[in-house]
Amino acid sequence: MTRMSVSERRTALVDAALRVIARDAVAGATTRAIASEAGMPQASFHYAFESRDELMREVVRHVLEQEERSILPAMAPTSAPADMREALKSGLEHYFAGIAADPDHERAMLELSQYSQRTPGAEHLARLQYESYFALAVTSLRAAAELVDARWSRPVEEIGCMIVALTDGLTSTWLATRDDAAAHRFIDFAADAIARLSEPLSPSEAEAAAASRNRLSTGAQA
Amino acid sequence: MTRMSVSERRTALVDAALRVIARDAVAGATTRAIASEAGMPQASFHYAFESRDELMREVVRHVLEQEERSILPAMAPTSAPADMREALKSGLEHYFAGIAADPDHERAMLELSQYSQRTPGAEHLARLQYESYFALAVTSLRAAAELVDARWSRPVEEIGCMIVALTDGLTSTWLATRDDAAAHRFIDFAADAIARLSEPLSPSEAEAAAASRNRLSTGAQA
DNA sequence: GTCTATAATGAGATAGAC
DNA sequence: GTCTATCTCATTATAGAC
Repeated sequence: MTRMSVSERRTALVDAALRVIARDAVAGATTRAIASEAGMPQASFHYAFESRDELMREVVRHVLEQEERSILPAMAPTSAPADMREALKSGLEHYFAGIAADPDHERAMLELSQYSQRTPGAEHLARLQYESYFALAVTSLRAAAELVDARWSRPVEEIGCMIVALTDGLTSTWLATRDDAAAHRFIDFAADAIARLSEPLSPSEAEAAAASRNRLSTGAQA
Repeated sequence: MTRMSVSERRTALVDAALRVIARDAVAGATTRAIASEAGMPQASFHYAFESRDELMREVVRHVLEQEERSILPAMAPTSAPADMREALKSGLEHYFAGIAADPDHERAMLELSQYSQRTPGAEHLARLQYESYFALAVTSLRAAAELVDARWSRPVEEIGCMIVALTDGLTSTWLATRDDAAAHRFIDFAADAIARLSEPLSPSEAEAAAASRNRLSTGAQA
């Protein structure tokens, strides 16, 4: 491997580490295994990273960015949903399709989360991971309310916490059982239960909201 | 440590392993650390167990038994609940109190579950763990229905899956955030949502159910 | 039967040739 | 700058004294 900047090397090693963790768990992600996966000698590892711990922190940070970039658009509705229940259901189905498409990757995320929680000096990363999920959930909930002309009957932050817990339960249960039918039933159930925490806007309110949105987007364009 | 049967040694090591895993994670549960925690020299470890892997399998098995014995009675209502919503809420609060009382223990359980899922030859233990949770949930749901004179409007097995996913999400979210208020809100929400999947028996049905119960218990005594 | 002492392995990290 | 060869340390497991 001639000519490779340190930062290129770092991202190559982070990517390789993710693949190794997905395949062999965190315990199997030795510097040797990671370097070999990245196609470089083990010694090059320490040329790019101070220590294995520094790499792991970088892996978690990388994963956070990646998730924020990939999950947010995934939550966007493919077609205009009829009501809140449908909007939530399609969002959750989309999320589930993502984890079902690459279960090993998702298990790696769960393991990294546990790793952060148990590694002294990395606890803040675990918090960050949850805060990122939470922010994502809140954004999605606000978007859904706007999309189907509804309001949340409780603080949207509270409902965001619940979305996080629901998706977390869905994920870890499915990873353990691989029971697709149960997952879809749970999504139905969750969408229904969360939708009950919203109420449709009255026609006049909906009109006002639409007008306000127009004003805002016009203003943004000007 | 003079005079200690092999089976005593095994249970002592399994107990010690659980403490070490709760404190230092699965990765920190070396044979040395476990033996030291059990107050015996490291060599005694291999006098009781073939290998570290054999111990870990035994730990998971032990945990399954322990959970079944401790969670089932914990789900029993402390006082007669007014309706299904209250019954579920008190059951879930009881469950949550259990994990909040010993978070490290619960984290150890989660880690063991992941360990089983990723260790070749131990996948069946991961399945067992979930099946045990599931069976527990179904039993609790049946008991709750009897207690408050209600019927489940969907197969109780389907609802059992959902209880497992809900408690799982509750657990891992709380372990990551330690947000008690959010946990209680989630319990409220979950109890409400699940209770909607039940309907009260009519007075005549309730009477018939009570009579049937009496017949059964009399029959059991005879 | 029990424990001290040690072998064997594999880990993270580094020195030094190129 | 890069990689080969090596160091040091901690691990599992065992041999052998008591």
